[in-house]
Amino acid sequence: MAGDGQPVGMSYIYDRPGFLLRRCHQISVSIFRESCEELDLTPAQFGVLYAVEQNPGVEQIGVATMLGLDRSTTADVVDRLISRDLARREGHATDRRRCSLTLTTKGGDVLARARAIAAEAQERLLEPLAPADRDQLLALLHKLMAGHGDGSRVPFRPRVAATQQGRTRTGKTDER
Amino acid sequence: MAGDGQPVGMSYIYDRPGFLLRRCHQISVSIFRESCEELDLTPAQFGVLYAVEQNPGVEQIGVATMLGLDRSTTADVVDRLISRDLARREGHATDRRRCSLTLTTKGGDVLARARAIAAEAQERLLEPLAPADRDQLLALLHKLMAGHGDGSRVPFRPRVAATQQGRTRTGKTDER
DNA sequence: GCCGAATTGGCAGTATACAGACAATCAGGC
DNA sequence: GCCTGATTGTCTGTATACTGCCAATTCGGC
Repeated sequence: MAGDGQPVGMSYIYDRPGFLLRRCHQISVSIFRESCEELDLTPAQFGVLYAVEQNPGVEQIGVATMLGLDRSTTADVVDRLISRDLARREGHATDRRRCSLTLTTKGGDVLARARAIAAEAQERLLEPLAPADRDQLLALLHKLMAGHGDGSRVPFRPRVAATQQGRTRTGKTDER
Repeated sequence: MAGDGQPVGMSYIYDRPGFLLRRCHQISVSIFRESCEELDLTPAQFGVLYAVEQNPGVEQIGVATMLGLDRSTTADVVDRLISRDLARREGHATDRRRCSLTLTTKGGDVLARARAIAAEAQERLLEPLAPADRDQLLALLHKLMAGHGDGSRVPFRPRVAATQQGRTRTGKTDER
């Protein structure tokens, strides 16, 4: 659509990838929050809960790099989780700069319930697309993301989880 | 990455469309702001400047629906543009609830310069994708967006510009 | 042991982005 | 004219999300 060559018009904006990404992200967040209303969980909080569950004792910087978030943002989200008794922040055993994060029992319960809701929200989000289109979209977004590995203060560095991010006694520096 | 079928791990998150959209949007904003550093323009400010230029005298609610923004967000962005003398807010001729927005000369100049920068930023964003992939991605995002027409307080309602939403306007397709 | 660099977490400031509530205003029905 | 409902803009509060800056701490080189 909007494949015209007209010099002006809002279609100039509507066809910009940045606009489309903003709008689709906006829709995605909106659907997630609506679906998760009973749990009062945001997408970011869900992501942090998940990352901490998969990597108990992880530090904030680890969560940040796993999710591609800034340290400040991560600290904010963690603060909110702690104030709601969903997570815990404890001093690290050997490095007093760090804090080890773990889920509380309540946090684990909320996360478990959130998974089903997240799956439903995902289905609602992708509902306008045929199965083949969905795969295609995810593949393209993946490709775009992978093509921009770095650039921010906390560059995104995917982890396969369960391996913690090194340091802590193992002597492994992880995929640095 | 993460093409496995393992039951757990961060790949669960990395393959979620919501996560991918967030990350790609984050990259898009980051690239735009970096490119636009000299003008100190954000993507939202660029969008509002553009919408006002295309629809001189438009009200805030019109800008909001054209860009799919909340009224509060729009007011914030407009405030910043006004404080930098890029836009003007004037009382509406016949409806005292409304404010007519127009660009200042400086605002028009900044927008003109921003267009070239935005084009460059867009090229950088899409650089990891082949031309065919780019078209495909835009088409899929468009489709996804179109499939979720409503739902928010200020539902997104695309305009082809120059049509304003009623009153006080003729079909003037100006400038450039 | 000491010093400088790097790391981690925190804080302030700024910018989207939304929901909820509110006042002013306008439009339609009577 | 008057009342009701809708519209517009604003304000408050909350939640991402980032940049800069800072203190505490750790680590490497000497």
